[in-house]
Amino acid sequence: MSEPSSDLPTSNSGPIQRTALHDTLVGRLRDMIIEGELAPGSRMHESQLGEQLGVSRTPLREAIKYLASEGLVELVPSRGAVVKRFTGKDVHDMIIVLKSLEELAGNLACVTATDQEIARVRRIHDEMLQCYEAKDRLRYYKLNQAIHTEISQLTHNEALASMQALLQSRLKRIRFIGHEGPDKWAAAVAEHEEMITALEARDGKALSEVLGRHLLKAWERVKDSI
Amino acid sequence: MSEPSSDLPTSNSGPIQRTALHDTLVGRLRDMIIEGELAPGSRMHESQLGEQLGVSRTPLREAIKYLASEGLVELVPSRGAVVKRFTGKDVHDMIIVLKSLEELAGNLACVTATDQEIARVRRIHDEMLQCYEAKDRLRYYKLNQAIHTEISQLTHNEALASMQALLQSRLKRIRFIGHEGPDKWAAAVAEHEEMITALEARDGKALSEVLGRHLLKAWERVKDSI
DNA sequence: CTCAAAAATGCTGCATACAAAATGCAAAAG
DNA sequence: CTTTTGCATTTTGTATGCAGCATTTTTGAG
Repeated sequence: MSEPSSDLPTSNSGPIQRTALHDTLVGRLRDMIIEGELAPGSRMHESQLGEQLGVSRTPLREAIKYLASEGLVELVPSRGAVVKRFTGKDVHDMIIVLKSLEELAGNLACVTATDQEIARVRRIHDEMLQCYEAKDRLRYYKLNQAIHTEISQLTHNEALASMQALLQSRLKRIRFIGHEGPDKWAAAVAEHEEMITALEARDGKALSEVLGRHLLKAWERVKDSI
Repeated sequence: MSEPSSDLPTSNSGPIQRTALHDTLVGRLRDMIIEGELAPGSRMHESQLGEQLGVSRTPLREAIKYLASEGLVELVPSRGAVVKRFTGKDVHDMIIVLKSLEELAGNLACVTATDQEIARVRRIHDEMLQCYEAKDRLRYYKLNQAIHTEISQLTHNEALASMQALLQSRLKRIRFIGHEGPDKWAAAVAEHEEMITALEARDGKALSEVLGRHLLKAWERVKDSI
């Protein structure tokens, strides 16, 4: 599975990385969908999009097929691709599954993670707190996602991490809309405090519980704005 | 040359071409990988494969990108695609995740399924039993998979069903190898009996438990042959 | 004026052509 | 004898062209 490239500031020491056009296109299109630049239900015109992105139709079509497998776009025979539209039920269904996956991840991570890895999550957490203090919503949001991704990766279970990433990616567009008020934001931060505490104590049961609760609350926060 | 053999309902071999070529190609390549016709780690030569399948490189490449997103093949920059090779740990990891998903499905299905849907699973189950009696391993195997897929679909949770299908698809190739002896086969059939009983009683807890147990045993059966 | 049928337009689906990169091999240098 | 370098072949990556289908517009009859 390819990394969601534009997630965290490039803490990774980037190799010379002549990134293939394919990966770039996939990431670019994914961002355009998540940020609403490509509206749900709208057709993705190959010529037009290709000109806009400065590539020909061939690599663009390949990227679209890739995203179709990811579930972000839908392929309609003889009519090309349309941006997939998610209903409220779809979102709820995805959250239910993501909840199950993150609960599993919480349990596993407390066993499999190294101390260094936990320390790394702690650093991201602290940085996120600073963004909360500074009311830097966008960056807070990205670090928030990063923490969930990191916890899934702490399991050292590639399948679990990729599934979590896939679902989270699909839900990004939704969460991108829902802006909760200060009270709910504070509650979310408090839950994240619980998470890092449980993780550092390697209390899998507690971590699993708070992760699940966090997601259910996330649903409560966004369900009326879909 | 192997039959399409993608799923159970269609044993047709007619190239009626009602479905788009893309879908056909994806299914065809997936089968070739699952059945080992394309060995793990081997490169997928575009010209050669295209000639073999009677299509040009363009739609073939699109299908390969799709499968890459599914995780069945790996894209190496400037070197094309290779069939993904799974280690024993990979398989175990996938089974752990699949177990979690099927347990969730078992719980939900008992609430959301209609009586007709449950009856449908019962019919597949009975047919599978006949294949067991007749020692028709291949068909038994396909119906077995179909039951797990059906149970996931009974949840009416698209995200859950698709994730389950994705993981099961990746594991197909593995299970394709592991041929258990008569005793273990009988045990597996007994577990399936438990499943259908729990489902018809709408006992989510019991269904969930037996589904999880079934998968752990499946791991026990194949773990030494990887 | 309305509606239906046919032409026209635009887009997708697939194939082919071209460009860039990698691999293999052979010959020459150390 | 080993290693390196440069050429040739193979293979991937990207662009373009053509045919078919869908939708829309136009035209003709009622």
